[in-house]
Amino acid sequence: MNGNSPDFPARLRAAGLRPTRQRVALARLLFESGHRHVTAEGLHVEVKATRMPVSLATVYNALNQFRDAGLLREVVVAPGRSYFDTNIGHHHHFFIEPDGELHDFPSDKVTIAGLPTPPKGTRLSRVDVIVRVRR
Amino acid sequence: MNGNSPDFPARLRAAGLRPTRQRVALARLLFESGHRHVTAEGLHVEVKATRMPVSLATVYNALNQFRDAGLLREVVVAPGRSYFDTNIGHHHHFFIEPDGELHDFPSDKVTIAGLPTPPKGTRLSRVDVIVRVRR
DNA sequence: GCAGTATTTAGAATTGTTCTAAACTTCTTG
DNA sequence: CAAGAAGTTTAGAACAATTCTAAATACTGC
Repeated sequence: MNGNSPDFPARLRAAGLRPTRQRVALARLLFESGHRHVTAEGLHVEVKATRMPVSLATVYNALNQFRDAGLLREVVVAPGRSYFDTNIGHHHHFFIEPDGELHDFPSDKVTIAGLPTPPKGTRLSRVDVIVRVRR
Repeated sequence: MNGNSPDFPARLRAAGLRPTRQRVALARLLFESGHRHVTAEGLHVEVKATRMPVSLATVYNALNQFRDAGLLREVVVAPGRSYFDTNIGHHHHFFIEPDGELHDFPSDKVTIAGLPTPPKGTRLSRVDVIVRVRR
């Protein structure tokens, strides 16, 4: 469906991570169905409901490792809370202010012109566009 | 220089805030010289070096009130740390990843085309563009 | 299977921020 | 300009999100 093999142990190994039971359980929750935005707390609640519960520390570890391995992208939209996005393709975000909901939109149609060149001695890493909306 | 009156008590009153000694001291640090990006901790260190030190709680209170009053803008770039920007005009940000430095750039020249329309029932609040760069 | 290394865990520690209740300013109004 | 009312400040406790610690456990290659 999403072009990713459902063989999570293999996917983890390919990313340089040992396919432990906990990491496989988390990967399943994250990547099995379409794209998702999760917080550590939220994912921990989900995985606790599973036959294979995982400690909160491990959820944090796994999210950070998945991000470092390029399997996830971290999105910072609100102070004091990190979202992890399973969509690692080019795209931007809607952030619905009052309730903290986050939605992707593709960057295909979006063009940004006139950006200044990066300060001397730095090179571009990524351009984040966050469209904040209110009800 | 920046078009703002240096009469901080009056400016605070105009924003609906009592010009207490502490708020005036903070306003002076924030608005007296050009635009700045500060964190609560950083501003607290600065004001402690003053003849009129202010508690950390008051720094947090003041930053939140100044933001609510439209004197400051909060910028969310990194998890677990809030920056406040004294530049409230239209502009975007460079974020230098390793060291957490933040720089403004004007939005005059920047054009963003092809943004999708906000989800039904919401209206646009603001578009943040963060250009992340690495050394 | 066995060693050897990586990972998990519960709980403590850390960090950034907000809350609390008492003391102190500022404002209003006479 | 005194007095009361209302808003602020403060130190310290409380809180929330995240990271660390050290001991127990699971994966891996041989």
